[in-house]
Amino acid sequence: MDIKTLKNFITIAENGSICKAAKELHMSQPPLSKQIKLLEDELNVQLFDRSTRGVELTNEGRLLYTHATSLVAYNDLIMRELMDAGSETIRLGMITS
Amino acid sequence: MDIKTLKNFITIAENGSICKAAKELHMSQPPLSKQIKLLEDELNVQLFDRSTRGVELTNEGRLLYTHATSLVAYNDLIMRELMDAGSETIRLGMITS
DNA sequence: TAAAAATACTCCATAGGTATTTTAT
DNA sequence: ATAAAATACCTATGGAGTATTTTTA
Repeated sequence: MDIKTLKNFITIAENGSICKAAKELHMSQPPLSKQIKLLEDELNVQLFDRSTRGVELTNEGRLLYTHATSLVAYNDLIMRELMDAGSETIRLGMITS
Repeated sequence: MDIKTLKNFITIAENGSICKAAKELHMSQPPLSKQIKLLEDELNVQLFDRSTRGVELTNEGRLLYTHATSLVAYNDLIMRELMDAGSETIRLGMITS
């Protein structure tokens, strides 16, 4: 379970469709389907109910969705904070040189 | 920046050594060195000061370490919660069948 | 029958390995 | 001389693509 997979999971949940999510993520549908299936296998949980109309979160899926959005938000916050720290260092380097 | 990389980063920080961390992680030293370098490039931040005695967190490294431990802890919590939910489902399935 | 997901492959990027070199103690 | 990190190179796993099939509304 890595952050990228969770972001993809969130996109699918919010689109109610693997197809639409794939478009939004600029990737093709089959690998995205497979990725979610692997996530379900890893967690031993069914995250979505599938139909030809799309996809719908299960109870476990809703549970993951809630946590996943928090985790991703926290991850992005850390990324931004660290990258800011990085550019500070660079900025400082430019001033002193 | 994915969870596995952060876990490796934490292990290095806590061992003060890429060598020792590699042993603890059951992997070889060079890929681990490279992985951390890539993380530093991605964040545009130097995370460790290197020497032949080992490795030491920089200020930015300490910042990441703090957040990384939280993020990883949260991640593991979610994993456990979801995997528990999964086995509950299975257990339920066994009872009702 | 149309739209979405699943399946079956193919390919390439990269994570991880081994061997070696560099560097500072 | 030794111990740790860096470099160079190789390999193999898996992430992503295309083509196709299945399914149900």
